[in-house]
Amino acid sequence: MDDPQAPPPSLTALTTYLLSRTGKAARTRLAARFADRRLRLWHHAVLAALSDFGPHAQRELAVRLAIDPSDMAKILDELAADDRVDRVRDPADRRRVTVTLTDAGRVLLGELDAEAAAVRDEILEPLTADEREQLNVLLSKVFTHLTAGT
Amino acid sequence: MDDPQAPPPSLTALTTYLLSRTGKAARTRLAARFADRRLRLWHHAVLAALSDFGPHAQRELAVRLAIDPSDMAKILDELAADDRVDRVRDPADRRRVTVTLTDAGRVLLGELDAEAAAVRDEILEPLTADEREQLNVLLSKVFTHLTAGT
DNA sequence: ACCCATGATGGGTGCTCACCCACTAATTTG
DNA sequence: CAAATTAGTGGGTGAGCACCCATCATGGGT
Repeated sequence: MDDPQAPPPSLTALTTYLLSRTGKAARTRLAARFADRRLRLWHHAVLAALSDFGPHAQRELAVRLAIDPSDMAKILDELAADDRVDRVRDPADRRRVTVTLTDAGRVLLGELDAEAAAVRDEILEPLTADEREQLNVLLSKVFTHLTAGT
Repeated sequence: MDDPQAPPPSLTALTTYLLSRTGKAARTRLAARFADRRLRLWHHAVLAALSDFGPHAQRELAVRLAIDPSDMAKILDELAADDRVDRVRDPADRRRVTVTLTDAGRVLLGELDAEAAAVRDEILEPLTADEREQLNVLLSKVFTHLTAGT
């Protein structure tokens, strides 16, 4: 039982570490799947935001997702290159660009959601359905508290 | 109620995303605190491993923490520079280096543990004591399943 | 003694990520 | 109408991370 691979128990006792490590595993696995499609996690987030909230001014998308406006521009470049989103100048304020989800974007979003669900099933495999639900509830509380800010 | 900062609900419904985001928050906050001491997360992990398992051959430390041996050498350089660890050649096998935690190292470990606990309290603030315990149990299951490998 | 394997180390690479600044075009303010 | 502000864009930077290889000293096997 002298497992040379065992992590230090004093670390795994810290929820901070468990969160960090399991979160990283989730992130890494999902990112790997997305990378097969030459996409990153932000692409998914952007598509999801457009689907949930409808067309957005580009700037507001960046604010909502807490991402740098210049990075947002790059992500939209990539999505637009595959016709996943439309970018049109707002005629009322020609500085602004309104971003809209295309049908192809909706299809892609569905596929990415499925990937995320698959990763969830991988990672949460040792948990029962009840436990998965518990975990989701607990993490939701934590997450909304985080985004609400201190 | 039109919170322009609200994240897409279709994402927060995915446990994968909650894990990833909360884990990242935990990691980032802890890393920021460590950075104030010019340390990174690995330094904590190394100190914890030495405390939990006692003196280690350097190579075995690397295996245990699943880190590249050459990176381990650099981390130990930094810890040794502040006398947090002792590195002595094993007289029986003079290729090996035995790494030992010093008293100063133990002190530092205590401080880093306290930082981790503080971050935990920040992040888990919205949860009751019972819920925190639940979360820890659930994450432990997930984590051991992850490290055990499929 | 010789050859090969092993432990430690230094150096370097490629990637992601989160920033930050400069610039242009368009709009609002005074 | 001039000046300040805002939206989007392109470019670059620095940190962290996970690698990988070459080298050197040592030890073990035959």
